[in-house]
Amino acid sequence: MNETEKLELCESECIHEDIVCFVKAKLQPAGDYEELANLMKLFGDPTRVKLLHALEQHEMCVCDLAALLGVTKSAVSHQLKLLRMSNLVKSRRKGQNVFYNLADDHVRQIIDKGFEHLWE
Amino acid sequence: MNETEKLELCESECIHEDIVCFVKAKLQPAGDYEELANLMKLFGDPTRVKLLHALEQHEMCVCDLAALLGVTKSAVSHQLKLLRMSNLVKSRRKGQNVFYNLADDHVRQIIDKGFEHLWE
DNA sequence: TCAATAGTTGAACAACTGCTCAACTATTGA
DNA sequence: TCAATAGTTGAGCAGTTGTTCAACTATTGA
Repeated sequence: MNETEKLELCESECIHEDIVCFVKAKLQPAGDYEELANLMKLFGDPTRVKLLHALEQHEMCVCDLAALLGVTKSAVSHQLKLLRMSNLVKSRRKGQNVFYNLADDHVRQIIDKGFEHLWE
Repeated sequence: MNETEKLELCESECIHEDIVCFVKAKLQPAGDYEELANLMKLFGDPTRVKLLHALEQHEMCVCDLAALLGVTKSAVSHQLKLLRMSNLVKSRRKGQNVFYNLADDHVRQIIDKGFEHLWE
């Protein structure tokens, strides 16, 4: 890559153009960061992250989760809907109850890494 | 644990008291989820998570980051302050520039797990 | 069939958040 | 010493978010 091409890729005001170009080439498309932020946002609320950590221990219905967290069923249901839409939990109905589970192991891993950062 | 003790630990409206008690015993103190949520919230904004992923590639000054992300230096500086206060990045001044780095490897790991969830 | 309970949903409101703007400090080179 | 540039900061505003409330659907047991 020659100097002209580098300049085209970089903004006008950057100080260290070579480094900015190097990093720019390694970044993901902008949409990926939007998606990643939307995913991580789901872990960024105490009620939701507690819901997820609880479901890490055992599947539960909405009533159980509401009792465990000390919030209304409505609040739990609203949050579970968000988590379901983002593929973090899955649900199955059994009679009057709807049981919720973690959708995959990434949830556990992300929470673990988060706690590691806080504790170490 | 006898039935009376179980009942004391569980809320009144829960359906499956044994499971709720089992899970309640495994949860962290409430404050831990507050802290975890506050940490994860930092990954929950496109500008910040892009900042972090950029710093994963190479240390950079505020000007470079602003140019790379296409936002003002002020906006970058505000976000970097939050990241610094939560120990996700560290800074060092060299002349007129302040260079930012990731503070530890947890940042990288959390971002990686997030992308894994989206891509797999 | 109907009452009771589980769960979902949309609107509304208060609290929070990220950016902008303007003013400020810090450092350097002339 | 001073102008230029890097970076920080606080206030203010618009957009977002989490909860509550009330109304709704779904399932079951009598």
